[in-house]
Amino acid sequence: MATGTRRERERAQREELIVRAARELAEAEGWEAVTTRRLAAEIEYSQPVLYSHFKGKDAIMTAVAAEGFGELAKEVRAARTAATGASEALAAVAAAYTDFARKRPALYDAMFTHTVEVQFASEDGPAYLREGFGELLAAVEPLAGDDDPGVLTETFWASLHGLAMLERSGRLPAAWHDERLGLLIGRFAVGKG
Amino acid sequence: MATGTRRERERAQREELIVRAARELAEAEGWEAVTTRRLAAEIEYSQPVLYSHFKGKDAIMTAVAAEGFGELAKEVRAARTAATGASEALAAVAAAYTDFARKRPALYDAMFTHTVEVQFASEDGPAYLREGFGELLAAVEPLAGDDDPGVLTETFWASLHGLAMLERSGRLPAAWHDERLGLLIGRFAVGKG
DNA sequence: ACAGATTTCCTAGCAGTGCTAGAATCAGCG
DNA sequence: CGCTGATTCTAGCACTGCTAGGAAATCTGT
Repeated sequence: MATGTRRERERAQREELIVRAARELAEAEGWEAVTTRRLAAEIEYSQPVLYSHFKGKDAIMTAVAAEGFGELAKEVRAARTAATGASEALAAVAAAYTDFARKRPALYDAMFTHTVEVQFASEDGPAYLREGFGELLAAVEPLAGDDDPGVLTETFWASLHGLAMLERSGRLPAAWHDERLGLLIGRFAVGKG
Repeated sequence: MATGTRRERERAQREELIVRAARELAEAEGWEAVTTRRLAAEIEYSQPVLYSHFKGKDAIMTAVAAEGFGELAKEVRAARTAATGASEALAAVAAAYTDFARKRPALYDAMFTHTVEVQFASEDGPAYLREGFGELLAAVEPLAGDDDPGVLTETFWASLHGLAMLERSGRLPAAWHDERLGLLIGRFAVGKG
């Protein structure tokens, strides 16, 4: 790293500072506290500086979301590789995923609730998105049997996402989280493998 | 109906007008178009009139969400009672649920994405929420086997919700919707019943 | 080291938001 | 009709994301 002129390096450094400040502010006080004025004050620059790096506030949130996807993929991967059997790996992955959503609500919000512009799914999504999906796929595939592993992974992912969202909003009491996860794993790890 | 004085009846009528206007505007142009000024212009009153009926914009969205929960429950019920077997009922319910979310995105947003204040889950939620959950429960229970029907229903609901959200945001291509639903039903309707 | 060109940065402001105080208007009643 | 009280509107506040234009700092060539 450290390519380009000194100014270019300083710019890149400040861009990271913006993303880090936005993330920390969101995690500390929620995204509603992340205003451009507040964020500018936090990095000790004026508002227009933000716009010299990002097209708008959404772009900053997207950058935070990208960080989040990378970390989520890493945690899911760690959980998967640490587990032994196929079912155990699926359970570990599911627990890691929902834990991530629960412990980093602001980050998860940036990834799924707020930023809509990120298009991925099929083949042409950003790398960090394919990475996360690939981790889930690696855990689901051994248990897919005759079913399409990709579509099954999408379905499993949707279940995890739904659980995370409903529990986070308080619509499902968090107390029964483990039971729900257990039932879900039971349904997705039946028979095969 | 038609209780109280004439003025009270007119007030109630105007309150319904507000909710209807907010909903129609949201469904036509999205919730970002529903501003208090725009909504006031739509009902041909000034902004403070809105606040004489509702505590704030969130309260109006909550009222719209309440309507949505009622209609969702009705559609799920219709799908469930029209189906014959237990697995078929579950599939019909799942299709009805995701269809609702797809065809009424603004309404579904009001119900789940925006309004956070609605607490329900366990026992003390509003009636219209328990109604919808009850419909899902009625479809899931026959297939629960030894598992807790309530918790299993919550899990199934979360899966449907996750599918609806990810497909709506374009993160999962809508083209494979039916396949995902099929896989989900297959996992939740195994063996038992 | 200094003048000029260039890039970087900030001040000030715009149009819009949700929401509200106080003035104006309207309804009901003696 | 005139008064009282409820109802409604005008005007404004504090805030948002975002941006034009001038000020300030930096780099360049002599």
